[in-house]
Amino acid sequence: MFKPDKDIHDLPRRSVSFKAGDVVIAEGDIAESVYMIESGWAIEYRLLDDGRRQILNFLVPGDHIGLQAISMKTASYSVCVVVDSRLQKMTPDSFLRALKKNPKLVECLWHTSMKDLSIAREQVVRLGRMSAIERIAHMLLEINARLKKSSGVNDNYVGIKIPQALLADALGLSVVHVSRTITKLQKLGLIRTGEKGIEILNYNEMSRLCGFEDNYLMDPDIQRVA
Amino acid sequence: MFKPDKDIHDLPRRSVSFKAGDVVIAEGDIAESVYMIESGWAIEYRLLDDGRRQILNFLVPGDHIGLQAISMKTASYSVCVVVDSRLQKMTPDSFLRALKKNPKLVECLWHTSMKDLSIAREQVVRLGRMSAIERIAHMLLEINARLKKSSGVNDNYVGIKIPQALLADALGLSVVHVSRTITKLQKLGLIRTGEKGIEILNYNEMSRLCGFEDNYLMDPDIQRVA
DNA sequence: CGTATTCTTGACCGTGCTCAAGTCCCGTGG
DNA sequence: CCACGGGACTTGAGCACGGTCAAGAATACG
Repeated sequence: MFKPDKDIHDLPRRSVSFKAGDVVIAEGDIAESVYMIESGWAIEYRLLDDGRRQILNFLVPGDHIGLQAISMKTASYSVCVVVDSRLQKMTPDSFLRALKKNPKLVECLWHTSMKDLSIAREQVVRLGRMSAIERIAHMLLEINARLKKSSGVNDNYVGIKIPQALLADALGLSVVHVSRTITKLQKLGLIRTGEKGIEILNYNEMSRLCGFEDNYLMDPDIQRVA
Repeated sequence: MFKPDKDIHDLPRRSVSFKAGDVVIAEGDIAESVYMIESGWAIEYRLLDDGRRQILNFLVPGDHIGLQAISMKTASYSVCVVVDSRLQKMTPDSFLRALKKNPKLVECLWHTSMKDLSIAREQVVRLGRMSAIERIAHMLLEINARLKKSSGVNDNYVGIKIPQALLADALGLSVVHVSRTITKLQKLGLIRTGEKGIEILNYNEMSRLCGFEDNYLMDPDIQRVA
């Protein structure tokens, strides 16, 4: 089977370090480089005038940063790494040159964007029609699924330590309520929080609780267009 | 300037009629045709097991239906037309043939998808961090902006009659609360509801209320990659 | 060892939900 | 032409989910 990311991975790039909290792309920036996360993790977010923050997505190793900025004139949201991270940077020049030379690369980017779109839409469902406990369970299951794909390790463990303030801003909740709800999930025996992440103790019960199905994370059907 | 949709518009297609309420694509369907709305309008939505519905997006003339199904194996959401509508249908065969023959078309699709992604992300911000009145104001301004672009008519009028139940399911609110909030917007002198749509009486004040900026609806910067 | 950050817990409050009744409008059939 | 019925909207009353404020515990860090 055709490997979707193959062409993207052939691009010229170099590894760059970012410190926890560093902003990689800020809202309003004109398109700069495109990155791929090698290690660490990041968030995409938007800030409202009065300081409210909405996290749009968590980015884990293998995910791309700044793809949209290639297509739109300016970035409509910011991206920052949450922990010390290593990113693979593709310079805009080499990136655009490669795009022109290799039409298949554009196809690749399209598929990557489609997956992002699926993820964004699932986030809409979470925020619009799920209760607090469902939102948190669903989010944890999504991150677990995406980490599994990127690492290849098939456990029921969310191996990144996500501050509750970030979960709150991602899920449209207050920090206090996130704390209470996570406690509730623990008392239900569904998860266990630890030093380095969260363990999912009862995957089936957890999925049932929030109606989680991972098909929206499915790899694009490359063969259709390739 | 390069017209983004030019190539898409050159595809072979035929006009098809749908009656109000007809489902064009159902969740779980394997990719069928791709459509473009000629007249009328539609919604993209997901249903949860217990009947809750989340509307992901409103689709107006010029918007595409089923693009994502080309890339993913099955549709992860449904689309139905809300009023009697006319859609331009591209058969999957001719569509895929055209895709293979014309690499630029894929580029076009990518940009279209990027705009969808922008819209989905703005929907996330609405649901996650805006109050009921902000959500409604913001949604109305977005639809107004998109209708302006597709029709070319530059007025402050939302010329489609959106049932409040749909606004509720789009904005994560109850029908009752949508009713109350629209009443409030009218009492504030910001909008006026009518037979065939909603008039925006005070565009500036309305934008200020919800922090609406239309830059996320900006056309993709095609020249960058073309 | 002191300070800052994150998490927890309690008490109270408010936005928005639910339930319910009533109005308005329009299409349909008697 | 009017009676009926259904759908969309409105309005009121009470309630609940989740927010806010505040204080304290636990943890990390310089």
